[in-house]
Amino acid sequence: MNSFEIARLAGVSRSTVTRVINNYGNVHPKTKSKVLKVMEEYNYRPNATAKKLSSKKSNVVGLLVIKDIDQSSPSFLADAFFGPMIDTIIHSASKRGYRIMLDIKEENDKNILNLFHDKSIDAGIFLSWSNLQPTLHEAADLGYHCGVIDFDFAIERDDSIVVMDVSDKQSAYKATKYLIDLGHQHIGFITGIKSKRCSIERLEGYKSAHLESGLEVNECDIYEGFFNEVDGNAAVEKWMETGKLPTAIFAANDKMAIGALNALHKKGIRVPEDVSVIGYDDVILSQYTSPKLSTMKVPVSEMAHNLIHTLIDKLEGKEGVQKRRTFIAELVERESTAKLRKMKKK
Amino acid sequence: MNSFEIARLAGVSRSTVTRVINNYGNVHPKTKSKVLKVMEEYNYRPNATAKKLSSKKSNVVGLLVIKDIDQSSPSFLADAFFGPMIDTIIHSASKRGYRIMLDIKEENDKNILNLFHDKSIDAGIFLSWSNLQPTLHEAADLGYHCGVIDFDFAIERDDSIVVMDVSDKQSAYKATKYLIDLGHQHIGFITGIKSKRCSIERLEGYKSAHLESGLEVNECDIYEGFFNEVDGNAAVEKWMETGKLPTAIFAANDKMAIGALNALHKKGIRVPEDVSVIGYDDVILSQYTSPKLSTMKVPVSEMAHNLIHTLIDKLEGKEGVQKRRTFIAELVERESTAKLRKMKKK
DNA sequence: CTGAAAGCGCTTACAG
DNA sequence: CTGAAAGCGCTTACAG
Repeated sequence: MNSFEIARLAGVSRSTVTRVINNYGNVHPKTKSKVLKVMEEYNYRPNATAKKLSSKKSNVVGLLVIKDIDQSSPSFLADAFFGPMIDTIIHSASKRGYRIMLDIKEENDKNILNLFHDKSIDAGIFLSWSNLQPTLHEAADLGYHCGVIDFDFAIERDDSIVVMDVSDKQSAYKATKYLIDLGHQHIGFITGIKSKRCSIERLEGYKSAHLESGLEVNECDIYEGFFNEVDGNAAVEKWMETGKLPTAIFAANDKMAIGALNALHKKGIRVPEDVSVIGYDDVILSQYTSPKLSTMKVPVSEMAHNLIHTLIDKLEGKEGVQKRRTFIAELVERESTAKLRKMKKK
Repeated sequence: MNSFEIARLAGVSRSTVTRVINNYGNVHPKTKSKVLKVMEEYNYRPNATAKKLSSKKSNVVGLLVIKDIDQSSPSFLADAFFGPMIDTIIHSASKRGYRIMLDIKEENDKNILNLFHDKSIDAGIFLSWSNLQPTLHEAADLGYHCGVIDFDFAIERDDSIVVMDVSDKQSAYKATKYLIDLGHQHIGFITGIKSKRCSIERLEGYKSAHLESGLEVNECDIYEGFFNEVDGNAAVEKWMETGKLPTAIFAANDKMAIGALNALHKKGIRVPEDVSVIGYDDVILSQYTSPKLSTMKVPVSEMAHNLIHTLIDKLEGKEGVQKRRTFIAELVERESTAKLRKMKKK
């Protein structure tokens, strides 16, 4: 059953069937209902592939997950960020009549842009923790519509790429300010790898909150970790050894915060009574620690929603689309943070 | 740039270009290299859509995530099972030349099969926690190639559907047997909702291990939970109130095991010194609890790998494909289980 | 509001 | 081993 058959059965031309299928409007109501009836009766479904070929538009957006070769994370999709993002992207895209093609590649794979090259997709959203700058440039230069969620605040491109980013600086500022407002004056910061831009930004946020409140920043309160649990642990141990355990700890990600939580627990230090701990990311895990971890949540769904809509606007040629938007993480108060107690166990 | 142009530039016919593109073999080496050279030179990429239309094959497999309307899980993709499964599916499919189209729908959505209807996909894999029996039947009756990972052991279909399932009974048996072998004689079981087939199966496994070892099954050692943390907690509390805390606890999923872990921790009971705890699922969380949770891991990647390959075999018309395969969960020993101590704190 | 014709970019028999 | 022709199932101008 194809449009030709439908046309024949409805006594019209294929052009008219096309008009009905796509709701073009310039069809006489009677003709339209006649065609619709036949389509209904024969359970006709237009062939998506034929439509793509003739209309030169796939109505498919690629979701290009680029794996970091170093980081052997078991599954990218199970990632706290990417899961909800993909979910949102699919829903929002669907409402606009777009489908999603999912691809996973390693960062050095020569075929990353294949989906673009063979015209399988109209646009692509890149999901990755690695540096996509070169790939994005290449794609944009070829005229492909690209979008990214830039956690690293690293994409320096003109407006040919749609990018949603998070200001790590402002977010870290917000977290630190929150602890200061709780009365804490001695706040430890477990930073991420310093070579990463996001680490630098977060550190700046931590510092600027101190500065603004007239608090001194002490280098020994800053511990450099590698975004994993072990380093959260190590930070606490180091501070305890030197006898300079802060009354509040801000970790640059949840994993390190959880490591700190565990270390404190082992040492018999109560959270949040003795020490407050706040993380960053709002990984699912954070809801299951005891005490439940307070943290900074990146508004991933909102970002994903904006990204896909902007990208579709762009590829559909809509004018005056704002191609870049910056978000700030939200504070999620749970059980691991509390007001500073006056009487503190030494 | 299209195949016609390539043909012209290489001085051959389009048929020959097609032969080269698809590696059909019956092309003279010299002709082939000539064509390849031109394709290379002009950076030619065959249009996937045109290929699909003419070959009547999309080389796309749909990943149909069907959401349970009751269960408002934040993100299905972040699910401990679906994440790694999708990952594996994409990789395995890619090696076979297939792409993945991802769709998320609610279980009562009338458009669940749209991707099939409009010929966007050659086959579909359903991912869901809800009962897919009706949907699968409908799809199979329409001749669509379908595959499922059946955690519920509920799909009763002939071999028109490819299904990979897990024997909950054998897996639960294995977990229980493990505890018995550690010397435990008093093993509590936190079962899941009894209306779910998987719960019944797991309970049977628990019982059969007891039977086989000559141990009695005591109804008061069985607590019915709803697969969430709170119920794991409640189970422990109930057992403590009645003074009948087992020396080992087997929970029908990790969340309940974690709940039990937390409850024991609060009561000052040491794990695994006083009580052993084992879960089921091997959720990522389990690696982060303290002590780290021993659990039963469903071999999701292996299942996904088998599923996609079998499905592709089937749609490519390969003969003698085994369309159903049953897996057993693997024991993951971590820190929450240990040999029964003779001297037990009362 | 409607239709005839051409075209999208490939592949598929068929013939040689 | 190679080519000419027809076709996949739609949509797109164009004409009326």
